[in-house]
Amino acid sequence: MAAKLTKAEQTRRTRRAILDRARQLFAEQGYAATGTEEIIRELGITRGALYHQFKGKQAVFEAVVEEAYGEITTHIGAQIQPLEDNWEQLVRGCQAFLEVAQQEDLRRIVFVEAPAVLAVDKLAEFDQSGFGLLREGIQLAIKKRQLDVIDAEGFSHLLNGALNELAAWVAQAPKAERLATAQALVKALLGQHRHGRSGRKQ
Amino acid sequence: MAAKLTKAEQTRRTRRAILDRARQLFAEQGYAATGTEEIIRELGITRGALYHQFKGKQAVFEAVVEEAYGEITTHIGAQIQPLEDNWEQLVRGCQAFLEVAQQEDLRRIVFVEAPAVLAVDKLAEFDQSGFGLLREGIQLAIKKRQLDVIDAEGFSHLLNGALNELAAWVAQAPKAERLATAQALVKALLGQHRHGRSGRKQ
DNA sequence: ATTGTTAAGATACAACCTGTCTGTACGTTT
DNA sequence: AAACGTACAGACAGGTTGTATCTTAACAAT
Repeated sequence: MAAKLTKAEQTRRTRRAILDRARQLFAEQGYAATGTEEIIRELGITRGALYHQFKGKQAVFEAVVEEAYGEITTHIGAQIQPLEDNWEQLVRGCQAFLEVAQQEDLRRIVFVEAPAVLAVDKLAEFDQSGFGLLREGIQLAIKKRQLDVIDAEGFSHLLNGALNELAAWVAQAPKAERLATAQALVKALLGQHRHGRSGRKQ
Repeated sequence: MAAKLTKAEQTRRTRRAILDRARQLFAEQGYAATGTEEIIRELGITRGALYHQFKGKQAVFEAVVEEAYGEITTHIGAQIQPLEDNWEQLVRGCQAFLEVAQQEDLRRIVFVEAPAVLAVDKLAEFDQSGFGLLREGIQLAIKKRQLDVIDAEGFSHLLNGALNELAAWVAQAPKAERLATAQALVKALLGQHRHGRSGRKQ
């Protein structure tokens, strides 16, 4: 069994197995509490294979983080893609983030572990995909005179931080109730800042 | 030299020296990259002393975090204490947080390292002092019909997250300009949610 | 098919770090 | 002053990361 594997395929399987298991353990126990030995245990390989495929433990983590970021942006992208109105895209994008961030492992790895483990520049590199999307949405809304805020960059960070914290709050007690509340709060936040808004309910 | 020290004084000095140095190193390099050996080096003591005064490396970190939290709440408390109007206290409290969070070491230890190192319940224990203050301010404002939000708890988290992220953003390029912008953004955020508000400038 | 080459992975090892254990000296108590 | 407890030093054990060396199997070229 398992004979006649092409080299490329062999590498693919090994990397996938390591990434899957590492992601699970990093999410459950955190980066520091997870040993490289523990990652490969029950995978039928040794640490030698891990160190052949990755530069080290941190490289494994970086690859996991990259995939996690990818899943987040993919989910959001799929949700806003069918929408035509950019304002709807902004609101829906934020709400979609709150949904996808309900995955415990994603949240822990990306928003708890990654900031502490990765260097700032490495983190910023990944964050371009997620935060960048939000910033562009806001800048466009400002340009189209839909949004009225003092500072585009600052407001992007404000909203980004609010979303992260709300996601963690919702996940604390995973009821559909809280998710709906958080989504409504974000919608209200954006609505309150609409240019010519008059009432609190938009 | 250094003769005739009471035991209590000896303990006090040792703990203080360890906490000061540990705080510096944790802030500069992070928790994981800082060894217990490195902490005591140049303090004139050995790791034995550290392990006598603290249960372990993590206990040192927890003590550092506790002090850091204390400084934050102390600063905020001092800023809002003279104010009489609770709404002013809320706004000023948020702005005061943005000011005190400009201290790089405070921010890194409390908002980057602590969430990854400490267990959730331990972190929540500390956060009661900081986040609790914010929550109470918001609840009071709601009760007094000054604030109009869908959910008190949720809005508290929204604002808390926004503040944390804004603090990090301001610190990225430490100009007084950004600080003022961030403070104005938070003031606007709260203002937009005022009950009977009419315009964007309050 | 054979042979040389390259890459995947195994095994062993060195450096490091945390935490514990035992011993010692000094402050404290009676 | 004697007994006791506390602050600290020094040595040691266990575990973890990363590296270096060796083996095996896939791939390329003839």
